[in-house]
Amino acid sequence: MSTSEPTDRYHHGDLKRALVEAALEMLVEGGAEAVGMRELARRVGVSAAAPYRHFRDKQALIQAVAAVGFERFHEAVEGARDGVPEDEQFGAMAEAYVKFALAHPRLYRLMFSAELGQFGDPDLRRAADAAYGSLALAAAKEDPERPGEAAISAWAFVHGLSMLLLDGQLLGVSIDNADPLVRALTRRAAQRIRTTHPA
Amino acid sequence: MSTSEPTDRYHHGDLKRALVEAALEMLVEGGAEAVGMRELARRVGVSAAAPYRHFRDKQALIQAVAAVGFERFHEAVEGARDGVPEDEQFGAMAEAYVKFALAHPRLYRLMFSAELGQFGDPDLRRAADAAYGSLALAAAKEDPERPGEAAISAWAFVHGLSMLLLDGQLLGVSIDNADPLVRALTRRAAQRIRTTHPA
DNA sequence: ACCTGAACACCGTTCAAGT
DNA sequence: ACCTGAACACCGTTCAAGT
Repeated sequence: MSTSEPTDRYHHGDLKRALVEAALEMLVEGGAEAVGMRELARRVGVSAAAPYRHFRDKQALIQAVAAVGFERFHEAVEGARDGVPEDEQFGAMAEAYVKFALAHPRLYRLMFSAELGQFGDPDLRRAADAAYGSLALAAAKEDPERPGEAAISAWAFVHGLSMLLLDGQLLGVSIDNADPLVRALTRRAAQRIRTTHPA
Repeated sequence: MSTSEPTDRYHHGDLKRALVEAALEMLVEGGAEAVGMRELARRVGVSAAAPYRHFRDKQALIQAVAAVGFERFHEAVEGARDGVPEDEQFGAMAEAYVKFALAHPRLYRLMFSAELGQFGDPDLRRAADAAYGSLALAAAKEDPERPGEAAISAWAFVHGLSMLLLDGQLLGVSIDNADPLVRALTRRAAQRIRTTHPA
């Protein structure tokens, strides 16, 4: 019962947001390949040229989608720390990292695809750095002697594991039954750092 | 001075090979985005429809390109073992793995991109498995108690590290100056496995 | 058996013109 | 200020027809 007309007409400032939302839907449904500017405009009920008032080109639109991906990603990894004893936080965050990738395969892929063009967009860069920061900090805590190396190794491990699982490269392990393996490997990775460099 | 006309005319059986070669060139020059069926046909000097006699569709062509990528990859990783004492082989192969990715960024990306469609093509699957097999075996040797876990962890680590470097995600580290870091991290990963589970 | 020409149904992007 | 209509230069793919 509000005064604003609902669905149609994006002549206010919502077209930009609506485009990103629709792009996220298209991504989830058909992968990055399926996200097209014309089809996007069609979905939102606008002319093919309209999106270009809000995004310079397709890459800019994709970057915006990736940025919201990193925000959600950040929340997921950060949230995994709540109520967890400090010495188990790294393992919990690593597990949450991989589980996010498994839960949002196409979005995760997009976040690390070449289409983003070296993360030139500052918003995207910020969102990505924030997401990584959480895990890097936890990893650095585990290995105070070589904080940089520990963070990179940990990040490489969870990212690589995520990708291999998404690609279906691990024989007998699919997205649906990966949880036990993910749990075991992330905990073991945490333990490994600690054992190598005990406090 | 041979009897066969050189450049033109692929009416024998070479069109298929010529297409894959040209696609590899286009990939190196402009990335996966730049590989198009029409442009490909143009380069090889053939009609736009001709490639479809040899590849069902674009995905099949891309899969063929990825397969030769995995073959070269396999050789590089396997070759890194030559003349290296057995207890240093894993580290050497891990380093070679990452260095291959850094030396052939677009090819490596393609090999792990979603365009390949779950590695349905048997040739591609074989080529990929052979490449992974080398490293997995070396990793399993390092940790005989949990060969599967060790192999997956090692592979995840090198793959993740490669991707992060290609994406330029590591602050201050670019493809050109990554060598020392790559060497340090791969050697440390090898050491970590050994220390955690000494023979 | 292998390739061409022409066509179909799309793209991303631009730009004058509308409101 | 924001959007439309129409156009430009492309795509991937198919299919009858040529040799």
